[in-house]
Amino acid sequence: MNKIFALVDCNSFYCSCERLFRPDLRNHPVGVLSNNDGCFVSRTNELKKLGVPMGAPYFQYKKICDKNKVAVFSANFALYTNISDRVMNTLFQFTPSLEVYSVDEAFLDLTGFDEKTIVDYCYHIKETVERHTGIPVGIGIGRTKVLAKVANKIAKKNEKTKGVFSVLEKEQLNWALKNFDIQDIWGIGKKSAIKMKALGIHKACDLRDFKNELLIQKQFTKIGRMIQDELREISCFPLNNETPKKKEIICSRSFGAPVFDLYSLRESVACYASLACEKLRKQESVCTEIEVYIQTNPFKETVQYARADKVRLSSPTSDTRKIIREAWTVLDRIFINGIEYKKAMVKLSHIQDAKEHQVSLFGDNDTLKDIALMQTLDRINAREGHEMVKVAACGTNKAAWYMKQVLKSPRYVTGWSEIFKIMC
DNA sequence: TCTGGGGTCCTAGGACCC
DNA sequence: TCTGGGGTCCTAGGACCC
Repeated sequence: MNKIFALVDCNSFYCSCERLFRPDLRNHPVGVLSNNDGCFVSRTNELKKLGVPMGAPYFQYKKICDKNKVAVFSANFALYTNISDRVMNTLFQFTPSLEVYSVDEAFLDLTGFDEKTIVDYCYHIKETVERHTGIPVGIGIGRTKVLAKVANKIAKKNEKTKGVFSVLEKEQLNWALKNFDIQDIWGIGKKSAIKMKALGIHKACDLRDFKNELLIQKQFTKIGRMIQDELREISCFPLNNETPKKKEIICSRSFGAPVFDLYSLRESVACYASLACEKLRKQESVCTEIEVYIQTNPFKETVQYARADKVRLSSPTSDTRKIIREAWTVLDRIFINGIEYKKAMVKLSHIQDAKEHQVSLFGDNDTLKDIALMQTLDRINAREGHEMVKVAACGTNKAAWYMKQVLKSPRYVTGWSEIFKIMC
């Protein structure tokens, strides 16, 4: 049977979340910044029209923003995750064959639905999501995931579509692929686009019709070949119903202020390790490899230094205390005195299932007591609030290195003290 | 003054084994 | 001049995504 995929994508997702609680910002330019209020990571159409590019540093565009009264927010990920869950739950009402692809995107398998009415059905999905959550979405429909992505992009860009576009019909498909730039195809990045253009492939249809498949495979790996087939309506990327466990967990942050001393670096590494461990335990896993990375500010004209190193554990663990201890020994190895550091990272890898992992004969295995302690810690923090209880190594006060978030909106839906108030 | 964070997959090439 | 060969596993690095 011919497959049918729909890609539902939230419009300017982070900005739309901020607008939910600020109806006064409708039709008003809104932007959301990355950690440390560094770069724009989400922009509404009004902001895009002002010429602020994706990923642009805020300080370079602050004047334009001030002049045009742009509402600029620090990222509030707790809010976005919460709203994302609501959107996904609404979508689940339409089909159980759903893949949550990212915080603001989901693929729906609509195979078997009546093709004549499918566009109307997707308008219905769109309206329902908007009514239930307040988040505007665009929907693209195609026989493969790559084609659904193409259709989605057209739905969002082209106002005539009113947010839904299908390339199931040959005519629309050919029109779309003829006008779709190669670098905009899902999975074709900057480097590949340059190489493709050298082969005379400029539009999506050029790749679809390119006869030398072997060359595509050789230059763009098997993924490139699969993308070519997907453009030919041959589905190569199946829908992944269940969310797989992470194979590596990274916690990495730039500092709010430069860091020189080992003591502060240790504190930050302890904090990042704690966060990573929390995620590790949440997916009921343990790990045996810990990597630590530190780096100076590449934009600053000072001595540059970046170094990573790792340690392999003899027995798997998810115990925050053990992992901090190991991370610190790595940090001590790579730390050089007298340098201005800007960023640190902790990465947990070689992740295994907590229940099925091999117990080490000689290693320092987690005891039942250790496991119970970590579970208690997670339970208290889940109930009483994030970091209510933490390892002392993380420090007690918000130190200077802690990231800056000056423009953060209140925790409308995740903190009782900041809940949305209606004045009468 | 101020420039993000967190993932996945693929391939080439080295190490190692018989 | 010729210097074994084939297989597996692992890792680093590149490319890509949101």
